[in-house]
Amino acid sequence: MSSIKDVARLAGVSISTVSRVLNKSAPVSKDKRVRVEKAARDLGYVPNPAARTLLLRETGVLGVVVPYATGEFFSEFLSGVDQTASDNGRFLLISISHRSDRDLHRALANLNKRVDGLVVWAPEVDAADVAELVGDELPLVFLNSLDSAKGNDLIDFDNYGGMYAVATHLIELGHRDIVFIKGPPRASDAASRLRGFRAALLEHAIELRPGRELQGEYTVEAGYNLVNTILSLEPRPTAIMAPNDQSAVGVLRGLHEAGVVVPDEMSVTGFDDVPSSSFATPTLTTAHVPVRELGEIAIRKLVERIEGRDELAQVHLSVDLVVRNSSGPPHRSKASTS
Amino acid sequence: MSSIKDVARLAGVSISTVSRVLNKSAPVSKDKRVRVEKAARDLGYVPNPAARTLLLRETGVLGVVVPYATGEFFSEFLSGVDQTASDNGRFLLISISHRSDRDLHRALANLNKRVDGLVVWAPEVDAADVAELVGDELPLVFLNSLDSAKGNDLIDFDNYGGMYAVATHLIELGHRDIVFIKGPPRASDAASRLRGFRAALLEHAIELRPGRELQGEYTVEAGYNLVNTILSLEPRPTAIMAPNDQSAVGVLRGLHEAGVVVPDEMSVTGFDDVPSSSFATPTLTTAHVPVRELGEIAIRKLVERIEGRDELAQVHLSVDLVVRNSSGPPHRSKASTS
DNA sequence: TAGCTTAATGAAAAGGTTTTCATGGATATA
DNA sequence: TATATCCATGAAAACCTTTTCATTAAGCTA
Repeated sequence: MSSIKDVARLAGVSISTVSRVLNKSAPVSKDKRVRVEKAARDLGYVPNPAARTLLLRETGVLGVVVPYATGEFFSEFLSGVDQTASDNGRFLLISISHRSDRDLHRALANLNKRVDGLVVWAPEVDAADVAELVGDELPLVFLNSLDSAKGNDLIDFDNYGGMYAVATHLIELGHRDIVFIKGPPRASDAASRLRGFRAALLEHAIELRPGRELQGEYTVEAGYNLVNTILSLEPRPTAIMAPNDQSAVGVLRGLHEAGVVVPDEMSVTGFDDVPSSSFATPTLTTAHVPVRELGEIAIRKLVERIEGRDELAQVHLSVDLVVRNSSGPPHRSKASTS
Repeated sequence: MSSIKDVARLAGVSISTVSRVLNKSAPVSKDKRVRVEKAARDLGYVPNPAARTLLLRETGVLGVVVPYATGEFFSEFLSGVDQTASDNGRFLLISISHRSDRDLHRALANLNKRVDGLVVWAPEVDAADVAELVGDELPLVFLNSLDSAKGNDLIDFDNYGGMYAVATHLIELGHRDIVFIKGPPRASDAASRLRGFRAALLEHAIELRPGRELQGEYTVEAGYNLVNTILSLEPRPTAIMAPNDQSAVGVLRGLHEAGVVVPDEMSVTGFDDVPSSSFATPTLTTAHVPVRELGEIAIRKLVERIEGRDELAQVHLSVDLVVRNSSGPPHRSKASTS
């Protein structure tokens, strides 16, 4: 593999001159310039990133830490992240599933000197912990964490407002007995969504019957498995709010198998608005979470920080209700009896 | 940020000794060893990867090039890749969407010295091109490319056999007029799937009517948009084979809206067996592609190559038929009229 | 106790790049 | 023509680590 020395020898100049030509960092006489350019081309010379990094303390790599990679939701995010990173000429070091805090800690410690900055999406971990672990030279952008570690950007969705809007939609349709499936216990976004639901109920002076808040997860299976429990509630609720689209799809499937017609006998809502939710049967009423944009903005912010164009900010992305066919008014004849 | 020098000074030894202790590369007297360990811990010392790389020519990073990141299919793959990489103590440099060959080429050229090896999934690109571009010091593992570049591993799915099995399944159910939706024109996996379909027809001496092979894509929209075209074919076909699950979901949606009952009036099949396809309405008959395993095996192979445990191989992963509710015998009463 | 082997340790080089500093030549000014 | 200024260029240092080589001290044998 050729080094800058080889280029210098071939072009008959010093390595300093080669560096100056290739980086356009200082004027070089025309004849030497063309000789260097030709030599570099002929040798297929590419600067050694390790050497540059060692000297410049700059890797050209952005680190991204995400909690899971499964499903459409995160793949949309990664897609936005990748696009923006490559637009900015940066590479992406991605660190996905961390089965334990220790996992995450070790990953962060090692990431530290391999990247110029870090996007951290770790809903179950303290932002302050991460910031401390990583040292404060490294620019950080936190995504959807409750507390922003001081001196770093925080970008999040309005999970609260989104779920509030979904609940309000159901209430305005006439629903008074709604089941809410909760997301992962420790996830901060799940907590916000739950608060949004409760706030809407409070707002409309609706009392929550017992057993209407069920522990779930962000998976299809979780939604599917809860259907029987829900259908055996007395009196039978008229609507089910799932914590995300995936679990809503599970609920739809379970209801379908139980012969419960959506939305006539039961309304169902999701959250996220992943692409396929507009192709569910029936199409899913949900809240649109701009997750692709989140990826784009996160990287853009991070690059700004790295390049010193500092404009520390907290960005809140709005989450909008999307009404489709899985929600409708409660159907007296069946729903309130049983 | 602390360097090995700081550790050496704090422990009162030379940097050589520090290196020996930290890498356990040579015996060091007990008292110095504990002093070094304590100093390193107190300073939170982490070796600078750039310096190590420069000297050792080893980055600890694996590169992964994939064509898209959208949808469950690739997220399953990435999940397997990530898991295995982190089990092996390696980091992951992921390079996703390449809008053009030039994009890909530039990415590969720059990836070269940043990684110890590369997993390349580029169904539309010549393996030989990639191999040449990247230089032959770098271990490569090709995924689902037609030709394996010499001296490198190739792992692929039996796309041919999988689609052959799906077609045979439909034929055995009694279908004689099947529509096949083709995947992206240049994708080699799509080509194999098409060949599998044709082979099954040939095998059973079934002649393909005109207009039964339609150009599609791997997206929900593509499947959805083709439904009207298919329904207006004369005579109306009795089954639709989509090139992947996503497009099959689109087809299902379109048929549902057109009031065509699946599988009574029309059978529909997918390919991939992504997790959600067992939750479609109706549940989808498809072929199970072990994409998560592909990710795991690819990384394992690559690590073996890097560590010199060379066992060059071509691995074929089998693709098995999964029969669910979207396929059934053709229903004479409706299907063969109109 | 002298001479030898062994073990532990430090000094120094190497890896590839960028940039500062110094030097040489050329050009412009007086 | 001599002097001052400027520009192009090369040498060398620095970034941080691992490892070879040489040195010193210690332990052992005769």
